[in-house]
Amino acid sequence: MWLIVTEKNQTAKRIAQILFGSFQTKKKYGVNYYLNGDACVVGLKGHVVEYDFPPEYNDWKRVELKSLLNARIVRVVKEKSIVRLLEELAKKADRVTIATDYDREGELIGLEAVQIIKRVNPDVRIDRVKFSAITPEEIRKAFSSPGKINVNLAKAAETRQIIDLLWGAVLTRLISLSSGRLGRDFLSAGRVQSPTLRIIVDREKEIREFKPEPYWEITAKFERGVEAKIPRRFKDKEEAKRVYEKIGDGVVKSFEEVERVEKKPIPFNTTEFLKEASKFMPPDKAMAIAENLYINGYISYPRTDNTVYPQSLNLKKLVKMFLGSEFDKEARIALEDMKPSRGKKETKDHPPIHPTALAERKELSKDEWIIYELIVRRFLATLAPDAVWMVRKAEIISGGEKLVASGKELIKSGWRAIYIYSKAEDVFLPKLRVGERLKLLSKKLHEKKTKPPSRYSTSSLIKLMEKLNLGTKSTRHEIIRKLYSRGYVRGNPVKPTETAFSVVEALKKLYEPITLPDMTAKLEEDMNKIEEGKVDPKLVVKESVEFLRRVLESADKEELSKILSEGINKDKIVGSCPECGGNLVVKKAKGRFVACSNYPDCKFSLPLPQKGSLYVTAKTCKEHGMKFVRIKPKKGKSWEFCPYCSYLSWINR
DNA sequence: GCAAGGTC
Repeated sequence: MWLIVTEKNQTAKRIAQILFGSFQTKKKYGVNYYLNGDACVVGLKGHVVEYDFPPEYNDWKRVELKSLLNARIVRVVKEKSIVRLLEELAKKADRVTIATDYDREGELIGLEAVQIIKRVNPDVRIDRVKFSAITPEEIRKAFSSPGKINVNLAKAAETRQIIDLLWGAVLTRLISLSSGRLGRDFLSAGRVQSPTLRIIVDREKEIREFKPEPYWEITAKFERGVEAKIPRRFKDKEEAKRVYEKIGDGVVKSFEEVERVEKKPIPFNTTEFLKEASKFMPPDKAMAIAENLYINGYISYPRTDNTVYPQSLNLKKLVKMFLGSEFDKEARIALEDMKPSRGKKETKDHPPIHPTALAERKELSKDEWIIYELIVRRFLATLAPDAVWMVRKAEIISGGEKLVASGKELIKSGWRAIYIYSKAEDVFLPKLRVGERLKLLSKKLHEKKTKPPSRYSTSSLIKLMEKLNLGTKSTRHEIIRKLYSRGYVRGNPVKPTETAFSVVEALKKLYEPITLPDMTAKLEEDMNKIEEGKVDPKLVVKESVEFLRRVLESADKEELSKILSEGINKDKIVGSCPECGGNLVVKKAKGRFVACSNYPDCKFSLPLPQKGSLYVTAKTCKEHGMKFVRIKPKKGKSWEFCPYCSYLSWINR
């Protein structure tokens, strides 16, 4: 039998379609595979095995950290049913073709499959095909000239796994142990999450250190609805006042009217998609929904870096699919032009995210429809005519000062009639004649303050991570979710907790590069060298181990625990004690409760629920100035309350 | 209970 192994089920099915035409769908252990006579295609689920330390290293408290550096690293099967099926099929095979994705991780996923197969069928003939799009031409071409697994490439990916595990596990355990944050509340560190966290913390520091400076602006309203302003900021109030006093009737010095083209948006890659979806929901939720739409055949593969439609994609056919549907009008606008926009990034593995089937509102849930509609509208917009604005600009002289007025009017909506997610508001400015006199109706002196830089949103973070080469299209949203679930950040825009400040500071003390994108850059270099066969993977791992050994040797445990507990304790402060003014903090003794930091001198305390994970929010109760406490039960929705209010209502029952 | 990377 000829066994073909792909990275995922969808690709397995597509390849069966292309190669076999007709085939039987079989299912065993809950895993699909596709059969045609003597040939069979089966899809994996990405990595079906992963690296870990042997079980005797599982006890964080007992295992000496240094011993992790010498530990054997073992492969653990993560997808038991797939591995079982793969073994069964492999036993019957006389030829195996690895058809995983054509990239570094894909090569390793392929090698993992080979190793599983060889255990049960050591002598089977194995080859590897490489394709960068799942189109009939590409697939047939790839299968007509199979090659071999690129072991160096796979080893590079494997080395990344080991290094990430070593650094991650050692630093995670080190900071968790020195802070006493163990079990469910452990603190974590890693090559990608820690630099991301540092970016958030650094921004918060900038905000805290920011000193607002006052400045003044002058605006004026003239007759005929002309609104103008002096195009500069006054730092000196007296000067601003002097200029303000002078402003009177104006004379039009210049007027221009030009058409300006506003280009249609570029096709969706994962990052662009998540940015736009963030108008409705957090990125991890948007990804989960996109994944689901993909599996059900409504949209193309949602994990892609590509922003250029490939030649092979029949765009017209896709647009015509929407004629007569809810998007009929939009499809017709797209058909007027049909010149696809293109972004800067062009890759060959997957096309940009686009709809693949027509869905009706009622077949999808509310959130699914939001995402589907977004993808449809974006797709149609990338093919529609550009929008055109009429832009007007005038300069007006008044009291010897130059004021400017501007207006804009959408004269051809083009893609804007389809992609309705950003506002296109007209700003009124009439046609003016040079030399025309305008009577002043009112004027205003505005006092303003310079603003600190703004916090990152989840989507701007994902964009920045992409720019810094931190994480991948498939993991960035997961990394951000991790920062939330560790209690490092809250809300959107993203605000770090005090614990996050401490963790970053502790990691900087231990080994600053782990808090910078440099670690990833260095790892990339090493992986390239491994791929080229220029360096032994073992040597690269050894280098990390030696580094970690030095980090552990020079780590000052006491200092570390001091730094960490500072932030952790600040996050526990609920408010000030109504009896003595001390800090009220969340404490754990027998159960948990709120108590005064001046205990035993002050015995004020408040009860807390005992179950579910707890944290102190940034929200303050208006009545008592105490912070709300949030409880997240294992099952069900989380809830928030002021501990003082809830106590009072309880005793007054 | 650790990481980050695949995929559902």
